[in-house]
Amino acid sequence: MTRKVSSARRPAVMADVARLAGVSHQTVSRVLNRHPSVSPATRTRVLAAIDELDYRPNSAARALVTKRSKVIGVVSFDSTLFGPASTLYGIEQAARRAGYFVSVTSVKDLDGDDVQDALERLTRQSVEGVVIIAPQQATVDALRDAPAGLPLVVVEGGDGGGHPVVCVDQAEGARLATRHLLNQGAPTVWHIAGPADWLEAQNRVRGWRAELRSAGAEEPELLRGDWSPASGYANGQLLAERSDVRAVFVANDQMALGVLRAFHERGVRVPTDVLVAGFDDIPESAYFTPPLTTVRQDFDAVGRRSIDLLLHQIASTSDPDATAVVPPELVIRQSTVGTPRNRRRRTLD
Amino acid sequence: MTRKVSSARRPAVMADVARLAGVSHQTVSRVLNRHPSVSPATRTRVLAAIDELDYRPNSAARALVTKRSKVIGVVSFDSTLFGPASTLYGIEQAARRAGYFVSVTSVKDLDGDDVQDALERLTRQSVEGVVIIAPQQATVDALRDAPAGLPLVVVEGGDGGGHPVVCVDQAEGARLATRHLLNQGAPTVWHIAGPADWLEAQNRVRGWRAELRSAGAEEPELLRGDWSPASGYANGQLLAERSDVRAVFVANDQMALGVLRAFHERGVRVPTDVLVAGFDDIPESAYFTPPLTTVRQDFDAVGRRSIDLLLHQIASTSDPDATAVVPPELVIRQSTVGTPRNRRRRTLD
DNA sequence: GGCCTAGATGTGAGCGTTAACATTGACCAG
DNA sequence: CTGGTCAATGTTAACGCTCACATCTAGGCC
Repeated sequence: MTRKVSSARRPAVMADVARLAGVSHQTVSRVLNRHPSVSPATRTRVLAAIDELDYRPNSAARALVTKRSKVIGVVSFDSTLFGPASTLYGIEQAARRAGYFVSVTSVKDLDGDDVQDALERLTRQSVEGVVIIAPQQATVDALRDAPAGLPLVVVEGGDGGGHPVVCVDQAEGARLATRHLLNQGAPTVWHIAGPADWLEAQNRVRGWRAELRSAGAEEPELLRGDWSPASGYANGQLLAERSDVRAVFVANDQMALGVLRAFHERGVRVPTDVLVAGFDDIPESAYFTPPLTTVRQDFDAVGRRSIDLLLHQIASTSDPDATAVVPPELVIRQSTVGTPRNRRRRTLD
Repeated sequence: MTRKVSSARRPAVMADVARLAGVSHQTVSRVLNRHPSVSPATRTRVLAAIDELDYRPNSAARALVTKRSKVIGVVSFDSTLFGPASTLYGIEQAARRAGYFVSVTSVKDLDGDDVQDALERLTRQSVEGVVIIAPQQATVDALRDAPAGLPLVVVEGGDGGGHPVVCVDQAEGARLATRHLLNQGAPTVWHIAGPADWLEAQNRVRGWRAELRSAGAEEPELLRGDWSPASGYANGQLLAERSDVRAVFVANDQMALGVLRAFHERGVRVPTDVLVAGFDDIPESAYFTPPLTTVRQDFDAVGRRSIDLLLHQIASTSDPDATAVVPPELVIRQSTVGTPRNRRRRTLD
């Protein structure tokens, strides 16, 4: 393990190693690529030379000749949000295990041009494939004219626009939450949805509707937010006014936080007066006032499955049009314990 | 703009473009690299051919000959946290503007081996430089035997171990928060610090101490957390027991959330009984109960400055040993408005 | 009109690796 | 003992690009 403090000399190349080990450069290459027919003695000698010279294979040269860059691209958007950030993390872990590097590029706008541009950039970089986090329909649409022949996997992307999709079963998560609220004794469940153009928001609405219907519960007016605590707060203020609200299923934890705050300010007690459930299980949720019941998404699994599908696609040119669905999990906390009692001041009866 | 639907043929190379445009490959290269001495007519013809063939330069071939990969590496850790995620985002934006790609790799463990391994991997990938988010001293130490000659910028890395550093002025942020609490009338300020091995935690403690000293306030016992809401909660419970606590400066917003929750449960009112300030300004902070006064860090600027420093280092081999300090900003919200009144039950007077 | 200059273009040689195809022995069966 | 097989190694030719240099115009000037 003698690591020469790299002198000011140019980095060693394969030929240098070959010379030092007294073999041909091809033999060095064989050692590097674990080719079977290299004698143990030679292998040892080569490895020693590699170590001695602190040799590192040149990835560009290798990529040039093999036409495999060992890089996959990830197109994300505002990766500051918990979901995308976690997914990116999962993807990176899985890619590394498979011996791939990850080149990220974030887009500001999820529709059209930015996405096209990102794909174009990654293609130029010769990525072997791309995972795109496409939570809006517009993003998926932009994929229709993606560079042909580029292996592509879409995360949370509806029908995927003809590409394999990996997603958490949003509708199922919504059903879990809604059912839980109904089971706690709520006559019906209100829903504060995410933006209409978000696929996740759409599917959560679907699941909520389906569960209400199959429980024979009346469907209240749908409320809309934009994922932000602010919008949850605004909608929470509206709900606080209504004495007939006993349970609210909020499309994400951040909005739920706003709702909790609005309720708190208006003196609406959670869970005594109203039950509240969220979606995502961000790290903070367990410490909201009260701790929030929510639906956990296994982003790690999403990342893993994405890479699985992508590598499969890279290996066999066939496009399996596969879809991987990751099941969600309901996490029950204090915000939904107990049956919601009547509100202190009922204005409508 | 005729984009040939890439037939099943192999992708076009420079020679194909040259042939179609009736020029030499070198002229195509000149057009691509904006070399001045190409006649407008030729340039047009070449561009048309490029478009016609849907030609994309092969980055590996280019990298092989120029020895410049146009890729920079980023070593992050648990990039799910708000700070690292935001910094990564800022870095990516800035890198893209400079025409660079970003290859991320997250490490689980911030000390030693994992970091070494990450740097090794990135080096093998021939990145031109690396930005490492190194919030612990151990991470910085691991940098001492980083591959020599690899341009490196350390984010939040103390002295940087001999490398340029970009950081937010943590101590100043802590002073701002502490001073604000004192100005609101608190006799002194308690502090719940982050883990002792985190540089940011250390510097926030320093700033807090310095400000207390210069205000002549007595320094209370230091409390320790681990950044999690849980640890904030635990420390909050301790503080709730003490009637002499009037103001708490918590080292991050997540712990502050736990503190708020503990206070709420014990009937300690914020800000009526105790003032609470956090650090980070995560998106949720404005919607805590009550909205949290906190110190905002401009992660975008951190990302930008990192890339600046890194590119500078790549360009001129000289290591400027520069340090970029990004100023923090105090964001005042309800959790610290008004003078903390006496606690309901004062035991000590 | 010849010569010099500079702009516009072409030619050839690598960059460092892997793939494909030799080549060399050693060993074994007939 | 001779031909064949196979393991271990070497040789040569790409891969697709840029760099350094060569070449060829067309002007400008004495």
